[in-house]
Amino acid sequence: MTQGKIYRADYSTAKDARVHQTRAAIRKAFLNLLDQKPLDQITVREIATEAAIGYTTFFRHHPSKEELLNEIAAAEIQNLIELALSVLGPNDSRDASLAMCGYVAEHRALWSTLLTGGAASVLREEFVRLSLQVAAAWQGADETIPPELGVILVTSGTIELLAWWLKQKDPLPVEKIAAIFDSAVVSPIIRSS
Amino acid sequence: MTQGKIYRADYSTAKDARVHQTRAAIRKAFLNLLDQKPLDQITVREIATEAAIGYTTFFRHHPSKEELLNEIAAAEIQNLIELALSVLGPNDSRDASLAMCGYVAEHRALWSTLLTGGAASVLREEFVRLSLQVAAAWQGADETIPPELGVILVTSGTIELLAWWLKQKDPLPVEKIAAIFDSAVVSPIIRSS
DNA sequence: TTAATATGAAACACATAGTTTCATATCTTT
DNA sequence: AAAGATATGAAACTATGTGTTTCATATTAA
Repeated sequence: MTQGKIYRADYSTAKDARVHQTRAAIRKAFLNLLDQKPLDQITVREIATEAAIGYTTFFRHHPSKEELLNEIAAAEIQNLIELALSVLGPNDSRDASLAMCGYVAEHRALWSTLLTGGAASVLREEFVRLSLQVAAAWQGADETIPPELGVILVTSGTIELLAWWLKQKDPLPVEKIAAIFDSAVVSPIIRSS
Repeated sequence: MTQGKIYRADYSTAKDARVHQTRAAIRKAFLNLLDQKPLDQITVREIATEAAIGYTTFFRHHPSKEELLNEIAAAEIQNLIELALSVLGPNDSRDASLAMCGYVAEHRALWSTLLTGGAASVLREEFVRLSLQVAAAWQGADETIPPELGVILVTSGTIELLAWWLKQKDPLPVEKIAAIFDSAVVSPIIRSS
């Protein structure tokens, strides 16, 4: 008996080759469009056309383009946040700074889209939100700066610095930007006098 | 001869009492709604209802809610940017820091809505954009930090710090936040070693 | 080969933006 | 105070985007 197809199933763990093909096409088309214009100027119909799939099919896989963006960005953001917030730890922050900038450099294409493309403002909010959760218990070395404000300043400074860096035609080398990151963003917060 | 009323006239300089009444009602209703939720969750119909005016009338005065927000914020942003960027000048940055924080404190209600309400992300972009224009020619004291990046970091740090400050139930006194602003946001950029 | 199912397409319901038209109320001007 | 100018409100309309349902078809896994 041919089961009546459910409109919104959970395809995320499917083994069907069609599912993978469709999801990959959507993801590729979406990132492609995000390179060109802001999220709110992209329609689901546009994504579907670009991906060469049916309009309906998009909703079978994702509730909305906003959810899709979150899904795509979530894992990447999590990785970067952990690296970014490790600069708040007890070790030498210069090592952590270099590690973080290096990570972004290795995933330059994706991060460039996420940070400097149409997803930037959405991503920033998600980034700050997650950072605050992760670093909720952090205590700043400088007693004059409230911990929560410290996390906010480090996070937003990190994002702005990376976005600027990725946008350059002829970007500074990793070591250089890592040094600036450490001296201009990290050290003022975690070291003081 | 009763002129055929133009759909979109320039009412911004009108002397008619009805125009002022309408524009004031729209502005008040809009700021009120921005206090409650993000810009993209506010509909023009909602603004019109809240302002107790006709839906059509909104468009007679403003092309869109986005334009309205820009109009409302433009003058305020300009003021704050001049104060914020004067910290980059030759004088003692601590004086400028205090002046800027004081200005925001004096206009707390409006700035609280603009920075911490639903307009935040839109405002931030506008803020950075204007700052870059104003400070295009600024030269950082620290040669290792590119001037444009310096402006970006100071600007975004300023916005984040102010937004956090205005959001607090029991905010730090102006002198305290101005000191943090100077030491954590301004000095790391304009003074280095 | 067969049964399950993901897809595409069409038709739909609904929300919002934005415009046009016209009658009415309110304003400014004399 | 009267008269002409004009801003407003309301209704009807176009256009666009979201999200859903239904069903035939193609693809897949078994």
